[in-house]
Amino acid sequence: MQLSKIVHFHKTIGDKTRIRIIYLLKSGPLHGQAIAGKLGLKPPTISHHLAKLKEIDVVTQRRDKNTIYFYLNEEKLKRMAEAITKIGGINLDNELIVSEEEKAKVIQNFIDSTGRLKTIPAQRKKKNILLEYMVRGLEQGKQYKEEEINEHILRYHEDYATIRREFVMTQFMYRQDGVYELNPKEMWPV
Amino acid sequence: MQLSKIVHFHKTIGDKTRIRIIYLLKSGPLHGQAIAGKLGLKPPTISHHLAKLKEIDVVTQRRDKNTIYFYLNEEKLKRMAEAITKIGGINLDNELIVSEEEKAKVIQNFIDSTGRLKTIPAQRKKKNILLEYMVRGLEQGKQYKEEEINEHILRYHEDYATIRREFVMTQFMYRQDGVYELNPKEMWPV
DNA sequence: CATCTAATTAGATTATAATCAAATTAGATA
DNA sequence: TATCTAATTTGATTATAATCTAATTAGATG
Repeated sequence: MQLSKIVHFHKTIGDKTRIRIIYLLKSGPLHGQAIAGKLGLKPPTISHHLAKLKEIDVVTQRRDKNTIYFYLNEEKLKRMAEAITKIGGINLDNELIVSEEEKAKVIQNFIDSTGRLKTIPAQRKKKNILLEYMVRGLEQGKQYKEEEINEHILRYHEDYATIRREFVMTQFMYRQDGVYELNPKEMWPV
Repeated sequence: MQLSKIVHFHKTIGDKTRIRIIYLLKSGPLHGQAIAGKLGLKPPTISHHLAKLKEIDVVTQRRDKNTIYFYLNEEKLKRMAEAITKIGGINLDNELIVSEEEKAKVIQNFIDSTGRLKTIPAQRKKKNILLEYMVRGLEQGKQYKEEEINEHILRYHEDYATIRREFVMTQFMYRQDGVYELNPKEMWPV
């Protein structure tokens, strides 16, 4: 299940009129004008909302003569509603999971021949890849003074203050009482 | 469970950033700047989203020194996510369910001493109450010609065409091949 | 009490979307 | 083919909300 699909589902359900339509269709199919009449809205408005509900497959339709009946797909509704409670184990994130090839390409683009950082990329994903690159020289479990971290960063870039702050913000490192330490890799964003 | 609460829940969940926050908090509490760092957004933006998630009780907080840790309330998330699949039997609707006292008051306001309709109210709820009032004289199970329906309506109001159409749109009545018949009361909007 | 840090609020900008009237389309029927 | 009905699309209007910078607040600490 992708993130965007779950977002789209809840965005669609998060509307008063559409929930009222779902409620009406729970007790059986209805045609458009019947829904419009029951809800006190105009047919174009109902068409608009039914189109949204069809996008997420929660409503289907069947034509009979000139009249189209709209059906609620309760199984789909249930499955999608429960998806948000089940994310976690699987690769939801899309954006934060990065392949090794992609990492290599970004590093090649932003690191010069002497191993130093040319510029700090603005894009979060790329920035994280380069933060990981810079953190590689540090040891798991070892405690560092702030000055040691600064010195380490200076091998890659002159703006050690910004980068040190990023190390902590992104949870590559942990800081307590001025002492710095690497976080376990599970906590890293890439 | 009220309609507005279900709408509010899904409106809140239906946002990419907020779902990513939920995903992050699934593996344990985090403080604001950590979330901001991991998602590549600024602290005010995270504050904004956390406030929304707190409104629906899906996130709670605990302060430790200067740092506030945000926790995911998984039980609440699950209960609210499943609410949409359980509406139907209970009184979700709020607006379409009307007490007898309320009906009586509306009828008193819109029906004159001779039993005729003074004006057709614009408000859907009131209109439905008066449609029900006018439909009372018709028999369940009996089939009516269009002219008979017109005659019946003329006892209450001269605009029989509009009202006849409303009877069908609101599902007080059913029409097939020019023959009209009352729908079962369960299908009526009031 | 002065200062630091993390979080929040205020205000502005920009994007998204709910609703309706008017026009159009799709299919049925005479 | 002409016409009717239900549904949809278009275009406009209005409301809501995501994000940021700058300013402020709340609590901790020296």
